[in-house]
Amino acid sequence: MPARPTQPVLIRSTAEFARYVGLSRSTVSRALNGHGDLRPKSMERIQAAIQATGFTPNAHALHLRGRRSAMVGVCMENFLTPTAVAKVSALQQGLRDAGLVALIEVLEPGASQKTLEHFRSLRVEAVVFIGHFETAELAARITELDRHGTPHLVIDSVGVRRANTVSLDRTQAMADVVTRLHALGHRRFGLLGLSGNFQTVADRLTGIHRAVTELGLDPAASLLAYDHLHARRDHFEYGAVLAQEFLQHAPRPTAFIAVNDETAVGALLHFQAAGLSVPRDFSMVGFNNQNICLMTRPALSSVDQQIAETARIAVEILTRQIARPFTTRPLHRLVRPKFVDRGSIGPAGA
Amino acid sequence: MPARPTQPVLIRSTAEFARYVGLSRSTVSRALNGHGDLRPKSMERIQAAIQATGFTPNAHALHLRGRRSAMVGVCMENFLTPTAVAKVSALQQGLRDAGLVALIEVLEPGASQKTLEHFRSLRVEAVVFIGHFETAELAARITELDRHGTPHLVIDSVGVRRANTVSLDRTQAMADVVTRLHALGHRRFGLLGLSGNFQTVADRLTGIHRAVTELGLDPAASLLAYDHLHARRDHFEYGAVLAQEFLQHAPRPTAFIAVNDETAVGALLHFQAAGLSVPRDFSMVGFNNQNICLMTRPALSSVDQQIAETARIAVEILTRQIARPFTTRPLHRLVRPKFVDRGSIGPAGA
DNA sequence: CTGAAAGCGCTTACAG
DNA sequence: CTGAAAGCGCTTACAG
Repeated sequence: MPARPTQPVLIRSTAEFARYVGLSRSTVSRALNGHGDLRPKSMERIQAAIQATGFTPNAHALHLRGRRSAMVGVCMENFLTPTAVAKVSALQQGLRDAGLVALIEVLEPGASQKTLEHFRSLRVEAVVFIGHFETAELAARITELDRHGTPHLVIDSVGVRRANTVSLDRTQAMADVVTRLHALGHRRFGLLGLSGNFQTVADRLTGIHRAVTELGLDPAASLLAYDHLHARRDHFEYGAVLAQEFLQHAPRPTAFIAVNDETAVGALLHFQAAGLSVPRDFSMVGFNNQNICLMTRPALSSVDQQIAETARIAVEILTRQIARPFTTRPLHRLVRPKFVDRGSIGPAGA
Repeated sequence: MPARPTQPVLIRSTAEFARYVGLSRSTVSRALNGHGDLRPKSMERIQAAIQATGFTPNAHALHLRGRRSAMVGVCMENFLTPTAVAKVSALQQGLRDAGLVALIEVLEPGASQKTLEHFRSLRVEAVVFIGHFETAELAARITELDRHGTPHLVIDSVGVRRANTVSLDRTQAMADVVTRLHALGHRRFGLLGLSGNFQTVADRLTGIHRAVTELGLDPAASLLAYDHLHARRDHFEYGAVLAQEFLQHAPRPTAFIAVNDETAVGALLHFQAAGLSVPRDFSMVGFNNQNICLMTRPALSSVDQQIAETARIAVEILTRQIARPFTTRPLHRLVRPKFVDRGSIGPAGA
């Protein structure tokens, strides 16, 4: 009998549901899972009842009974940078396509153990880390995961050697940029905000030094770096402040490489406000290839992190590890970045 | 006995754990939950074993046994706008502080039912919607939630009248802006991209018209709106294209109100490139008060959505509803926006 | 102070 | 074709 539409029946369990359709729980369960042959009439009744009640079996009970949790814990440093958000978004999409649910949590420094315990209590099938984390803390979490046989993957942070990692090849990215600028005649490079303790920045500096050296230049003479205490590195002001320092330095570098797009845009605008012209008087390269690159004239050339590709690889690794945890560890995969030229670089001037 | 550190014991259930410490499951369970008095020595053994094994009770089993799921489903339109990301981030933080876990999912248009079913199968205690959704689809999902007695809350989308809502008072926001500009002597207002079918935009237009009328102006004469087909409204180009249209129109408005910060920045830069000066020749107001407001000179004045306040109210409503679902429906709460002046508005020129 | 038993919502052999 | 029984990992009366 169909439920009276005016007062819908609320069904909370297969037991209630079975009573509602007048069959046993076993039969209902088989119907729900497509096992065994039901009498067509029973099948119809069950279908109609699902429509009428909107009953959904309790996922927790299913999991207890042996169904995989189909959950992956995702630990984020924060939601503050567009790049981090793009990564988690692409990852969640990819996991969903693979039938996995991403549980996204921000990891509070010092409280990561609690979050990981929560993930473990939910019996997640793997854990992903996105962003910068304190190395010792991250290492401790990975040790715990290992002990419980839970696979992990670190995206774009390379501080922990034992960790399975997929990350942008930042060394290569910077070497590519330097080589390209060198081909345009640039010999003096200004580095904007490329310092600090992050492994990601260290990798980029390695790439720059290596390329400069291989091109036959003296790093000490050809590289000039300014940094500055600033609350946030992704503010335009930061770039402006650094640009001001370079304005006072002679001989000024002809090409600038910034820690990120915000800094590059801030510096570019500051240079323009000081009367310099891009790319006639200087070249500028950002990092991350964000929306704001389109904001300057000319638009900002930048390094794209290839986030879609990174997410694709991450999902592939995770699904493989869930099926059968890697025996050879750690796994390190590098993603080749892509330089996007929009006109803010050009031949070195006089 | 402590586990040998070289080969840690992997414990997956209270049964295994009880065997490991040599007590019954009941006793272990009581210890874990702080019920009943254990013999100090038993307690010690259990504590040590937890340290040694890192055992965490299965959350699914706990929930089956009656524990609340402590989960709230959060449906997002996407992760593409900084504002939406800021909202979900603040909400997740607030929910966490309230002991609730936010399950964040992007709702694919047309596939929202599947996601909601998933949330229901996990027995979430409430569902939140953040962003723009197709009205009929959202209404259908809310009907289903109602039927199952699951509370919901819609943040910042006001298309569905029956929905519980907390949203920015956009009407008031725009009335405030117009009034402020009017006080600076402006009588002709240019609207950049304020059109389309979104209820949020409609509310903003209502506020603008109401204020203009109350100030004794003729809306038809004082308001000039341009819009343009553009792939994405949060690109700077969009603002530049609109600004170009206004440049060709005489008499030109003296104050501009943009649909968002990106459009405002794009327009402001375009005007500046055309030789106009801010705020001498025109005033410009953005919306959302994002980071990019700091990118122009002068920096962009904008309307702040007061996201922290919105999240605070949302968490309060949700926790109250979870404790006891509202009997009076729908609930509508408005958040008062805040105008942030950074210098891109000034007295109307000649 | 501690353990055996029942039951939460499911599914899967196992009988009919 | 369908149902009764056992068991997944827990906790909570209920006995001792």
